[in-house]
Amino acid sequence: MVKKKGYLLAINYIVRQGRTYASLLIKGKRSVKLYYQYDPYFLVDAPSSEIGKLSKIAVEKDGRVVRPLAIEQTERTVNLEKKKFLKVLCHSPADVPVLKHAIPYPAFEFDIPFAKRFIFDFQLTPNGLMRYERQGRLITKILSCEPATPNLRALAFDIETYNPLGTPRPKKDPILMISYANSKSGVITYKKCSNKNTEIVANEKELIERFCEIVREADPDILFGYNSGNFDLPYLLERAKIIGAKLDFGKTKINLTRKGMIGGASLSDRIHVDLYPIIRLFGFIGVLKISDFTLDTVANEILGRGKVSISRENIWQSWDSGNIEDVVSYSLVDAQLTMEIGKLYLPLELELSSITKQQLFDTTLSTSGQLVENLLMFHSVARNELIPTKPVGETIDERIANPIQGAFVKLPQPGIYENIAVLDFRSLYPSIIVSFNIDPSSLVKGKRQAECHQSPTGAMFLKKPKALVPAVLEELIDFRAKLKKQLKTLDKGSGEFKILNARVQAIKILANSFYGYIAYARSRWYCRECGESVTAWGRKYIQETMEKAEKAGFTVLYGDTDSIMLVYKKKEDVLDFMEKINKELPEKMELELEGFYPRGVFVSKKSEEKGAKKKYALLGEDGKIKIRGFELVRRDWSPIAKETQYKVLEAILKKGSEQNAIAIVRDAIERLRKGNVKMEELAIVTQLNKDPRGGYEVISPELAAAKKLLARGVPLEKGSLVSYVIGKSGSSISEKAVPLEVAKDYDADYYINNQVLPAVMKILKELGYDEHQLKGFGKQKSLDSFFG
DNA sequence: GCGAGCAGCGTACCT
DNA sequence: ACAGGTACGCTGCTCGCG
Repeated sequence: MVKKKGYLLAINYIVRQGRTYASLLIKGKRSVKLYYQYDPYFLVDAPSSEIGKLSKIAVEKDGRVVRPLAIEQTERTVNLEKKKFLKVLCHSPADVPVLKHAIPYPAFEFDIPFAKRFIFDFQLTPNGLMRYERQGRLITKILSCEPATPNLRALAFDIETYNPLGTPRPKKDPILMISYANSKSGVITYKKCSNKNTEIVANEKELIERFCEIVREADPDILFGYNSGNFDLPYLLERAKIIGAKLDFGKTKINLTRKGMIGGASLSDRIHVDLYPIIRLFGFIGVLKISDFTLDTVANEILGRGKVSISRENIWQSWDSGNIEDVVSYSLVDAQLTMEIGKLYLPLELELSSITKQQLFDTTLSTSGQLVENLLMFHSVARNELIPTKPVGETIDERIANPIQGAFVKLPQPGIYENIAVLDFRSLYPSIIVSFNIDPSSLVKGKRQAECHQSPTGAMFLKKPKALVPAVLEELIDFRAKLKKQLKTLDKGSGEFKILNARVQAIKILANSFYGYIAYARSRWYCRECGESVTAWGRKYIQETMEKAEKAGFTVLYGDTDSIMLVYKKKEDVLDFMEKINKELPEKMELELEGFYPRGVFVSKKSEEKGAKKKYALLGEDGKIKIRGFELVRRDWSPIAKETQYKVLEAILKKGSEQNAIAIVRDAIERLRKGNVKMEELAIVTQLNKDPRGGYEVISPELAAAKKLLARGVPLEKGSLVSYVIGKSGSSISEKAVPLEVAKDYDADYYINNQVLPAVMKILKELGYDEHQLKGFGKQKSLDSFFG
């Protein structure tokens, strides 16, 4: 028996002689795979008198007989009360669903994958430092596993493939080169090439095998890729199989599996970290604002530098022509950028992983809902509370069909204003959940009012004991506050700061996802009354604060969910007001100053006199303009319209010059009329959220353009982005929509009347060119003659 | 048969 | 496949008119 320690990098399982073993990838001086015997199980709500009968259950499944390994008594807390269950221990994880169906009692905790169950039951922290006792390859005792920051080696890679049809077909199109990057980077290929850092091998088979050799030599803990779970790794696997290459990344044979909704691929003795999913998640929750998620765009946005620009479609032509120098440098830069993005995002992924108690690989493929779910499951086990079952079928449909009322948005009065203060509630929903102990288990009926918080909907939440959701959330918020304090002591720009900052960001993402998870139709902890109460309290606080601001003499311009914009005379008044409000708020809640803005503009809706919500521009004290909702922040408007709108906003907010603004519009119209606007400036980018080969009810312009691309053999599917220009030929806009790649001309009238003018008129209106005056210039048609 | 008006689809945004 | 609230363009239908 030897006492050991090492970082717990990954958990899987194997079944040997009818018993299940957790397989743990542990990094000490070197990485080892060790095993721990642990039986999978699930719970049933049956009396203990049934143990004998249930033990004898035997069901045939795929030619073998499945029996319980053993049945034990156990106890869990359900809605604050202790309840007895039977624990059905199984020979293998695969037996769990079989026995669950065979036992005629309500079953629980049968939908938790073995590796997760193992982490929960032993309260392990993935990537943490584990102390254990071992005997050969068997772990005999797990002593502890606490959060830690392992120093992990990484290697990034990227493959380029032959692609005469645009999208490569793994059955036919070979891999042409593989690039890699860590401290040292290079490209392997099998055609002559003069670039340095290029290694020439004989053929595709040697290419794959040489790459594996490089991976084994570098011996990374982590293999970084970009969309590698969906593309590079499955492609490598398939090509290796077809041409008979040995795909061997390490000590054990490669083990590629696809998992989950998000395509992924896992390795058996290294951690594959595909960076694409986290980037998409950041896009989805609005942390990253980019037009598309190609490595190019992402690198440009977050690293501030792009890569050699060649078009992917032409890789095969370069290959055929024998001039592969450009493709080789492109490929190398891809691997290097992937490495850079990996360095930037690994601390965040590691933090998400150790906080939500999911192994790193699972974390990279998790949606924010899964992160919260896993975190709650872990703490549910810690509190010995029964983990609720995932909903299915009609339960989900019913929840979706009955949405919960959301936030309050104030209708703004259109106009140009000076001296605007923006205040917002810090983490409004999380602070409400914590302040009022909002949780399915603390929701009670008929309790005495003194023991409860009563929400504006009438729902009652016990003040004590502190329930799972608020307890976990509070811990998260407090931990984040602690890290933020540490952050202030560090030098911005230092490596330490960047890592800590990423950790702070990770926790924020998590904390902000809790409300969404409670109100999520597929949530284990879904609770309609809880969700309704959170938003109702939110509406109450924002509306009351607005009323108090009005009473204090401010003009409240606008507010959305947790923010309030008001016009002030003295900054001091704003600070006094905030202080007064904060004294009245519950302890966990706080109204913060977001900033002061010298000038701002709110516009009216397109077809009504009323103000438009979620659309405004504020000029900051630093001269920066904060723009929300306008066409210019939308990717489905043409650059010419967006640029013109920006310049008009700038002219008005910064210079206060309407003459200047008019001149800008006039100039844009003139350029459009003369026909010397580049196609790129006219491109409208739209994402297809359904399959373009069916599934749509009406033929929209983007769909028409997509169909034209499909006809040319360009592969498009659900999720693809289509860039198109409105051309001259055709009657409807859809008929006129031509893919950017083939667009030759454009409809100047369309761009003037349907793009540039609508975008700028709503702003010019606020300069006194109001509806009535505009009518003096005639209808839409002659508007451009006024400008022209 | 035709244009106006409108509902519904679809997308992208805000917090 | 975390929530709901919102604006708005375009298609394709209905309806009244001639």
